[in-house]
Amino acid sequence: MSISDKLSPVAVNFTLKDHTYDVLRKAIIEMNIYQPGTDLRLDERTLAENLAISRTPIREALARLAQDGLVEIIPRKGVFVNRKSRDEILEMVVIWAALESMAARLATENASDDDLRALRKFAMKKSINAASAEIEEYSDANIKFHQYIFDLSGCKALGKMADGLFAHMHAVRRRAMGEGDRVTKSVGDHMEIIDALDARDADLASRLVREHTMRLHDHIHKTWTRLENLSAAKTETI
Amino acid sequence: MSISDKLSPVAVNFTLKDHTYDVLRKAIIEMNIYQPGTDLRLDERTLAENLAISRTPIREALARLAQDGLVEIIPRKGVFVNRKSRDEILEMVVIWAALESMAARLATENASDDDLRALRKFAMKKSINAASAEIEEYSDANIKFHQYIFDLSGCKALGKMADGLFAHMHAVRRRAMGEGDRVTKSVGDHMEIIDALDARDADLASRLVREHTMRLHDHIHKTWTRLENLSAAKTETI
DNA sequence: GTTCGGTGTATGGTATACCACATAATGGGA
DNA sequence: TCCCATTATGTGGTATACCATACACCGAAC
Repeated sequence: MSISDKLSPVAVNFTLKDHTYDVLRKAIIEMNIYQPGTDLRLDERTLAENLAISRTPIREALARLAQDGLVEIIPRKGVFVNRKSRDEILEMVVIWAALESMAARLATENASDDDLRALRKFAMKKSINAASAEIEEYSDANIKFHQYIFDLSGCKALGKMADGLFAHMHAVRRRAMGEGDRVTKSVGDHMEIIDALDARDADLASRLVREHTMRLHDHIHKTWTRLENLSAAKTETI
Repeated sequence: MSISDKLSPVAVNFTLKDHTYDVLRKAIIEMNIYQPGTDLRLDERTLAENLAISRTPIREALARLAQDGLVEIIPRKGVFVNRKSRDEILEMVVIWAALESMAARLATENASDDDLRALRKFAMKKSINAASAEIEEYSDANIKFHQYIFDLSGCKALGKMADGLFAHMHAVRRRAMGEGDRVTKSVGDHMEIIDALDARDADLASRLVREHTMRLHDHIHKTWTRLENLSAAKTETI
């Protein structure tokens, strides 16, 4: 075996703008943008300095983030992380419900018995975390459960689209998870969903998934009023 | 009235990159990219020359189009209009079905009686075009009908997301419309959907819309095999 | 003290020069 | 004649300089 065989084509097609996009996206998703006082401003020149690159790739990355709706670029004003209003969050949850219920419907046709067994096993395991009240860990597992359903649908684009929403929903789900007895209810819902998938009942699985997500919708609708005020401070554009 | 009152803030915040984005997007949507022999290549420098601007705003516009999935940027190779494969189109139709069926469900709650009367009136009027076999005109009206449902849902984000798909679906819907007796079937479907909305039957409306769109899905699945070959010529990335 | 205008500074927008890589064209040697 | 190395050219990627606007600050006039 020659040395060249060991040189896998990793990092071929690597570009700074793509890397910058990934870095910024991850940073935005992981930062708690709903915390009051958080600096939502992104300065091109500061970023360029911190990342030790020029502004050009940063600007292209920002343009893509703006397309995702993660940031808002206001000419000659600045680039700001897009803090979603409660209503915008609610609409995203609706879309999520639409996509995932379709995914569940498709999964009743496309998932193998083995797939469903693996899903059930995963759900059982994660319910342990729920019992021990490790919210953080359970929250991650919970998100993974939903992604699982998208995977089983066999429709990659569905999962991809949900991923886009996920960027916005990440902080939301975490926050909502800790409120009330949503965790225990959630576990029950998931089991019912798996049962419906097992039974290959497309209508039922679809309905259960939709209702499950719409309960998150209703929860946010009822309990989150503070967000509205926070986002009201967003700079107005003409 | 002073002169200043006449100076509306139009074109404030106008940027070349946004304009370029709009222009390119429109051009891509309207060109028949599935026609064999069509040049799918976009050259930054040529575009810059034609639009009489520098490459910078063009590059940012292209970055956004790539995010939309409309073009593919291959480093040091070129920028290419993203000709979707049949399977990719099928997945988009699935997503469309998911979104619109949710829109119909919401519309049963949020649309007023007046809204539905207007929708019915619109559908009746457009069926005339269908009868006179003005395919082009009917196709546009057909698309408008579906957008109407999104509007009535009251969930703006749903419509916006569908708009994104619309960019890819435009050529597809047009082509499919002319095949078989899909036009007359389509008119019947639409009337049934309106009836369900009138009856405020969320489950029925949702189901009818989904089945209607999934019929397009099945139609494409059965009859479109040629596309697969066309897109096979797409340049491979590592 | 208040107001209005000028000026400085920071920001994103744009133009342009150059770079690295991919590919095609070329030409010389086997 | 064919093959392979070399060179030329074209592409997107990147860095940088400069521009236009928004905004804050400050000082002079009232």
